[in-house]
Amino acid sequence: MGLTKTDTYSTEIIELSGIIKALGHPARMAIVSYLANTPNCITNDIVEELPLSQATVSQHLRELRNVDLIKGDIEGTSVCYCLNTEKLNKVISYFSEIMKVTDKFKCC
Amino acid sequence: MGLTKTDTYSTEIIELSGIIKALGHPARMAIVSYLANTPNCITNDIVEELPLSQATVSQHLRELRNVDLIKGDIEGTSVCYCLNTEKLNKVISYFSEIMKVTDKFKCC
DNA sequence: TTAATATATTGCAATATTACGATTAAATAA
DNA sequence: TTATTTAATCGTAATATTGCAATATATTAA
Repeated sequence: MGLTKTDTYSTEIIELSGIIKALGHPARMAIVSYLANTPNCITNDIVEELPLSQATVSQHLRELRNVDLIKGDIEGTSVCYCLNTEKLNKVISYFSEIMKVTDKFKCC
Repeated sequence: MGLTKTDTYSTEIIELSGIIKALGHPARMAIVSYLANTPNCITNDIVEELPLSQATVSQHLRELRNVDLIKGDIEGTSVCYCLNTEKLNKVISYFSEIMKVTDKFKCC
């Protein structure tokens, strides 16, 4: 019997890679960092903070929302965004686990 | 004085977003996971492990190499890859720091 | 009501990513 | 030497991402 390729990826990897992909852009990292450091997290503040147009920032916010990394509360005409720390913890846990199982000495 | 947009992103965010972007793909996450769990890390094993062609796996390996997440040692006609745990730790540290500074209660 | 403000969405161009077959290069085996 | 093996690269098609101007939507203010 030949060597077997996996048919697909595990559910865990598919979900996590989506979250990590969303994090892998300077603008979206800046947004996440900003939300972590700023108590009042109004969209317009983020737009002012970033070197991008309002439309582009809104698009990045949507991507972060899509993977549930942030959550937006409508407050009148503004939207207050905040981090979903649970998702961020999932990412940290995944990589911490990898670090834990890595056998640093047997490898090249 | 108006509100000031940042001209660009910090060096730290630019470097880290590159690493995280490289990690944000199921194939590359699978490679990283495989390398962490497998003592002998020959390229061909990774090719067999993944649902992708040799050319595509090689391309993914190059992307991981480009951001210095993995390192390949040529051993005769094979290449033995291993993780650069230092880079992985940088990612963990960055997100851990964000978790640390996040003020969960002041936010929406 | 109309105007102003804050966000989201649409449409679109430029660029990047993903995947693969075919080819190349480099090392070993016959 | 020639064949085989292993991995990287090239060329290319399909798709996705990024960014923005323009527009739409929705809430508050006048």
